[in-house]
Amino acid sequence: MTRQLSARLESEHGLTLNDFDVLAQLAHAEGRQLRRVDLARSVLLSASGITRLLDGLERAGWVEKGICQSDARVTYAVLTVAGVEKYRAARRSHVTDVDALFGSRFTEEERGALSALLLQLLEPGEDETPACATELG
Amino acid sequence: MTRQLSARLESEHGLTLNDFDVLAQLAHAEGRQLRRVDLARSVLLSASGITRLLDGLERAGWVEKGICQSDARVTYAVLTVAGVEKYRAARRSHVTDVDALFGSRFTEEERGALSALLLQLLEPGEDETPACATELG
DNA sequence: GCTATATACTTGCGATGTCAATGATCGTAG
DNA sequence: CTACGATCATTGACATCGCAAGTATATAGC
Repeated sequence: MTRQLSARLESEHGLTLNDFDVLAQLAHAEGRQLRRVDLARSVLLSASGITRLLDGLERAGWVEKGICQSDARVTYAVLTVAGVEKYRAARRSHVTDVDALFGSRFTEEERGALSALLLQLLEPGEDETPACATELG
Repeated sequence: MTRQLSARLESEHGLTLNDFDVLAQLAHAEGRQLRRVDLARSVLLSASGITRLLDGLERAGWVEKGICQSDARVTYAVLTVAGVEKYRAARRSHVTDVDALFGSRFTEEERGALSALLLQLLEPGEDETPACATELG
């Protein structure tokens, strides 16, 4: 299903699933910008992965770099006007595709239950660190 | 979480998550062997992905090729004795790791509910083709 | 003020996945 | 029995991702 959604997004809008995810995160963020580290965490990519992904989005003109006044180490990823447009266009067809795959398989109630269960995976583990940073053993 | 489990399996046993998945499928298969196409489908990989993955397992001596009497096109992937041993060893620590990540987040009942919901994704879609082959739109 | 440690980001490299093209074999229709 | 389309497997070209290492900046301790 991931491959299908990815192929669709790719052929219709020239975006990978991760590209779209990043655009979505930025579109909903305060000031349409996010630190690259935070972005990496929220789309489950490594720091280097974000650098390369944003390279592409910057070349396309959908994202640009922004500096941070208080900390010269950080660079913001900022959604451009063109980026907002791109996101809106891609979002329309993408939610349709997701609905076609998930909507037909689950009732409204089941979707709610599944969502709640999966959300538990994002909660901090027993050692109080975020799930994606939890050490095993 | 995928990265964690993968890293663990890699460092402890020299296996990727897909390697382990293939070993598991073969270990539970009739005669410890499977056609490469079927194997590809069950671990959600492409045909070429399976070829390259099995190359590695064959070099390690855990899997070997088997011919098919009735159809010369197909090659079986057969688990060797060493492969069975490898699987048993890896399985022990892997289920422990999975338990550590999922067990602490869900109750017995929640695990059952989550499992049932996710299983629905594998069922045939409305057009009667398997989920992973369903065409969108 | 200076050194030590931590964090943000980038880059080189290796591993792994997909796609497209190819070769071999099978089933079947004429 | 031959030709054609479908299926199984492999290979090469290409893209993506993560880790490790390197650079720059920030923060804390002396």
